Amino acid sequence: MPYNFKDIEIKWQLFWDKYKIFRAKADASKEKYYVLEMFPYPSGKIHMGHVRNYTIADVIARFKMSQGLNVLHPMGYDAFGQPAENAAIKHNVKPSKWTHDCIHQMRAELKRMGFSYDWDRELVTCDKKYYRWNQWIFLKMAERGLAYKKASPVNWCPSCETTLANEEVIQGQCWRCHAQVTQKDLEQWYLKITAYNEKLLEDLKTLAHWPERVIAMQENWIGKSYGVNIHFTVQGGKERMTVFTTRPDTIFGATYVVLAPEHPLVETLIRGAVNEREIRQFITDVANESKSARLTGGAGKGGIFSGRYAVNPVNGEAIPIWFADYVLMEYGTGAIMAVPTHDQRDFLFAREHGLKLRIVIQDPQAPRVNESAMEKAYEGEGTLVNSKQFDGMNSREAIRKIGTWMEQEGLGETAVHWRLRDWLISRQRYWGTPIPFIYCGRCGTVPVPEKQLPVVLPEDIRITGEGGSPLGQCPEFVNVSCPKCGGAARRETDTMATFFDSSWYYLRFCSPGDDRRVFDPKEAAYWMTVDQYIGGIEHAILHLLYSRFFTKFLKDLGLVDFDEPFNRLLTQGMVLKDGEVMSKSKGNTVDPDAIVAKYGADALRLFILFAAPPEDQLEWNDNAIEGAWRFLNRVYGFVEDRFDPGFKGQLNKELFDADDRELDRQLHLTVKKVTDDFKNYKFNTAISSMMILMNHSDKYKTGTKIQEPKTKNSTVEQYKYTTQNQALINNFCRTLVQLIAPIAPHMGEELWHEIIGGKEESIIHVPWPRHDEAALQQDTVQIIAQVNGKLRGRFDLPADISEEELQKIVLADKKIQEFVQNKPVKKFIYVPRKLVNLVI
RNA sequence: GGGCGGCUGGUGGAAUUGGUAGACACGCGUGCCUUAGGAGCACGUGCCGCAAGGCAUGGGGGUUCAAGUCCCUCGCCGCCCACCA
Repeated sequence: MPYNFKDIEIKWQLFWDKYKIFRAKADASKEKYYVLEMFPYPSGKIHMGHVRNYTIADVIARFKMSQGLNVLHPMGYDAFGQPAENAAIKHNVKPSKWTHDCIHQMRAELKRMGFSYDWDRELVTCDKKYYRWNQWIFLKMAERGLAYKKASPVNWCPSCETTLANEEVIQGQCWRCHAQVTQKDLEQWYLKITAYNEKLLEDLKTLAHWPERVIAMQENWIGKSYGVNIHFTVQGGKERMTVFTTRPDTIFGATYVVLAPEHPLVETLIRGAVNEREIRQFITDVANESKSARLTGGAGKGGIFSGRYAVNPVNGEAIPIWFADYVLMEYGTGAIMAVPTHDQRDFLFAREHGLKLRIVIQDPQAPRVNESAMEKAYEGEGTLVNSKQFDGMNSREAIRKIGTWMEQEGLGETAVHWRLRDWLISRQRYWGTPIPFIYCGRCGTVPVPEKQLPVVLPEDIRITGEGGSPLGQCPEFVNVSCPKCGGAARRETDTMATFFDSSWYYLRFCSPGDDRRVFDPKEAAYWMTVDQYIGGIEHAILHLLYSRFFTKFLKDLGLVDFDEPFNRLLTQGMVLKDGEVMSKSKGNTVDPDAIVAKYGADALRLFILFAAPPEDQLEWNDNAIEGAWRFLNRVYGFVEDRFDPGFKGQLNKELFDADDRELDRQLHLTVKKVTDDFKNYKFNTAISSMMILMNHSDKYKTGTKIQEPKTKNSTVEQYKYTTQNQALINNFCRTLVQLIAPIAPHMGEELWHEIIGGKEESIIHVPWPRHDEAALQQDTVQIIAQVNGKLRGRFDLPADISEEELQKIVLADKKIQEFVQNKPVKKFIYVPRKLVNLVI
């Protein structure tokens, strides 16, 4: 009879809740293990991506529990954010109600999956008990100058009507709604993540258990580049402009200078120029151009000559100063020296505008060419030419030598530039943590005193989606008295980007109920760092970079004593259907809850782990889920049919016959394989080895066959076992159930309790089985015989056969002789217990 | 343009790290059982070939007794970043 997953799964979910099986308690005498998955945004229903993420984490958590570790495995909700506001506008409900309804539904679905969470630690970031500590951290950052306000052009999403951090702009588009991002001048709050750029980069090297590509992405994002700041003076003027270059070896080939249209020197340079109006028009045009067009290169190579010249400090040459859209004010110094022969962008620009070229690096692989014959810039290494005293030097050496030479001569100085910008944190949205600052006409920008925290987000508010920040239209919120002078003042109405909330939640999980401090340092000292963090690759930069930054800051505050929050990182692959990522917009989603209703959570968990290794993409397959379900039934049926709870005899391996020994050997092989695979997160092969074990169990038909199956509808042939057979089978069942329990926990508990007979003990606390090395030994082994590397025969031989004997047997074989054809055997290669190769 | 992966049957994927390529599963086929099967069981299933055997891990080359695995080269696909100076 198929196992009744409906009743069984609910039964054990209630059991886990009732006895708080997964409650974690710090205990210095026990080794801890912290497993964490990236907590979800509560959108209501969980999707297959969640199921995959959390199933992987859950198997790890349960496996570690069974290995006797003190496991912390919490769950919470990243509950602030824009979808709640959009829902509020659309359905006219309060964001808090909408969010809590979603959480309610999600929690129920998570529980139906049987995940081993310590629900007592559940946290919700839109709870004031949580976000007051956002505000507290913000104030601490402000105290140290790490949170500050400045006016600057910012990324603006016209559709979301809010500012965006650089990390949230993906190819010129809003990460959430994909609208084209524009630039806007605003006074906004920033977090000085750049104060940690060196540490953020350096410590990546310590993250030995992070995927390489995440490290690479962060490295690129932080973007440290070494170069030289070179000073150019304006001919006939006192002004000096500094350019940054990573290629000082090409300085003699600089034939013009380009400033970004926003460069501060532009105004001085063009005042009184003949074509001043034309230039101003160009600058206005560029300013109106969307940033995305400039960033994606779609804007072409527009530019205009300033009418002025700069002096190249290394040779005194006067070279024209241009303004062009391909130079960005945000990077470097907002000015470049252009070397069209050795930079493709400069090359295109020079060709378009008829500017001079001069080759200064000779490509060693190519003949000398004339500048006019060049078809594209040569950006590789080579030998310096047209570079005075540096002629003949290798460009790699010249990069160093010219840099130091310029420094000595006072022409420039070696410099480091970073791509990483400070983190724009203010959002003109309602559903987020209020920024705890007050503006007073007399005292200026005043922090909300710590004891007045939290600044509570008013929940009774109307959200229309029109007319700017909703909090600004709530006088009870805005109008306050200044904490310093007591006079009338206004609250900051911007809220924090929600990435702030998720940058430290893993610490809060260590002591979620603490209302006196951000987290209990003692608890954090015990549980942190997170031993295994699991989530999607989409957070490779945003969330993971911010979390690393917060950890470093909290260390400087003295609250933690480690530099990095996440020891191991696993980025699980996406779930696809019909070759495409499952998504609502594509309409190719499969609802996990519907699958659970049809096949049970255990079958879903098994399928999702079996179908692909955790980091690979996973193709959903409606048929294969049936296969998972069949396998579970097979295990269930086997234990039901063959385990004898009344049997009390002891296992005595000395009484084993060959069949017994083989089954016992297979069992121990599987224990070894599953244990290794769990350690290495190779769940797919762990499951396949259990399937192989079940295939072997079918062949174990020892004892006397009896007519009646033990259970109705069972098709398993029944055998009456001898004492030894039953002892082996009982042991087999016990071990099998333990091995499968992390993956199919409900069935695991059910069968375990049948085995142990009604005790209120979770299988999770039963020590993980160990394999017996002696049981793995085989009397005979199969040895492969090759002739000239091709497979020509197989021999079942005693495991301890000598090489001479083996050679005799193989050479005597008829089939081998056919292939040898009496030719002399030049070489006899023997790989012990595996193969022989005759080279003739 | 830069970075990181990947390319193995009809499909998802295995392969002890240089040693039987295709484990395990899905699908498909044949048979049994059944009133019935979208249940269960048994057997088969890389390609060519009646067979012996040959050919096969994106293409080509190399190292080796032996290559999916190592080296060279070419091609294709995916993801991330990108007028970053």
